[in-house]
Amino acid sequence: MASKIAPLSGFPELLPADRAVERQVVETLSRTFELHGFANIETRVVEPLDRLAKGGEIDKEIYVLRRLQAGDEDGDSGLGLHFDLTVPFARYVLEHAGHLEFPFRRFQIQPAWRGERPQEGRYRQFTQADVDIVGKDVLPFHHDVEVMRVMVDALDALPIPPVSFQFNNRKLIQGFYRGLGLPDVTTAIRTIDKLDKLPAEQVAALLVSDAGATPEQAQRCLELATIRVADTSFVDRVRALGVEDELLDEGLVELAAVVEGCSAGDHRHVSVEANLRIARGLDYYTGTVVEIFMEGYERLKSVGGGGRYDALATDGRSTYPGVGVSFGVSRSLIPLLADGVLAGSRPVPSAVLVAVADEETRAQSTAVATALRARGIPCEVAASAQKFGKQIRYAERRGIPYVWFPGEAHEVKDIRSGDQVAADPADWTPPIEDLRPQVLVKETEK
RNA sequence: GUGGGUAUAGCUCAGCUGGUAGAGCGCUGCGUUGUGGUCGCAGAUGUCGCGGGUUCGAGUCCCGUUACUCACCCCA
Repeated sequence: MASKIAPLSGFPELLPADRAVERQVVETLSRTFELHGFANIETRVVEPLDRLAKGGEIDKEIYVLRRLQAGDEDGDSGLGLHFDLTVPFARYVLEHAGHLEFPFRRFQIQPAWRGERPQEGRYRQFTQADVDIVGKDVLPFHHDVEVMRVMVDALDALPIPPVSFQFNNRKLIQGFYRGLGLPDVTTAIRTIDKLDKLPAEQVAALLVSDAGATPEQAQRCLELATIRVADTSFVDRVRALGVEDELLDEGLVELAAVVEGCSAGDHRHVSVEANLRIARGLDYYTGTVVEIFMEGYERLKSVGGGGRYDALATDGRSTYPGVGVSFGVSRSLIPLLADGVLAGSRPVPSAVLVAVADEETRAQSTAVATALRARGIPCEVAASAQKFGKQIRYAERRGIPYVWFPGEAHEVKDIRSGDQVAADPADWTPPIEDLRPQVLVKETEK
């Protein structure tokens, strides 16, 4: 069956069993966000290009929308597909500010598009889950802790490998650099961000050449950046570096609060650290910043991130500060599915295949299915009245665990064990784990 | 955007210094004629990515092209 159909690079599609896993992940995330009182919204997929290009994000390889029937003279529509969920959200807040209550808490799980070269964990169309809180003119700091904590809980509930939240704070870095007397704080932050790619000496040299630091100042910057602890002991270690600054103090207090707030309580597989070299390239962050990493998948870089931005949006009269964090659903899930770490237990929702003895009695089989469905048991009726062996095979191929044989005395067979028992369509129920497709997790703990 | 690799059956892949296409898995049927999975036997399937060139002859060599893929860059 030679066909010209070929996969489109960067636009992944999942088979039904994998899609079931993705749907469950999205559902689990949604449930956690809602437990914390976040409302769901969905924004349109396009934004005006000038809005998308705002804030130095033009490098995001925006897909432009064009009408096929538009003449050459008409130019483009001036619309582009959004490359993240933050820009549309900022616009949404401005557009609907009059109808929203602030602080406004929302989550959003939608695809986004970027025209970059695809790679493992990097796609041209990908789904991400964002959770943010936005205030009007003011947004108390405790919301930083709150929103980060929501994502900690949300990822802890997912059937994925352990994840690590690495926090830092822009005020801490900026205050430290300022207190140190660095002339170009912004460049210094960008330079320090390169620490995971370049050796420390080279970063130090760049700090001197690009950010105007003295060799001593560069050394202090590196010392700050190497601090990484799972508790609040970083406060003393930073103080020991001997830099005095008001903003630095503020950053230390905030970071300590975030680390404490997110570590509190029991988590199955989420760990929390203060990592003082996390900067995040984007310059709109003003306080808390976070990057999320997944164990065994460090090659993907961060699977999520976010932070505090004091001016998510402005309408001239008010500014809307926000704090939020996003999780790359496609970025993390697709590699996990490809590696078989996660798998769907079956490609169909049906828990039961109701066999058909012959076409004359199909109505009886349909009645059984109706009775099962009435009690919430997903099932389907056999497509044709083949030999029972064929019908069992049909179920087996689809991973349907039970085959129902209608008759004077109904019987249901668990085709995995071969056990067959008498059953009543009015009250037989499969074990809860067989009711819906499950997410299977490969147990390969090192 | 830059650089490498790959393209053959539904899937994974083999096919030597050119001689007219194969394996495993899967699929269909039968053994077992209304209870599958194991086993045995039988069977079906390809514009060898596309276009051109060299040659008596190209899956194989050359050129081009497209797609996929990996790395760099960057990010969810």
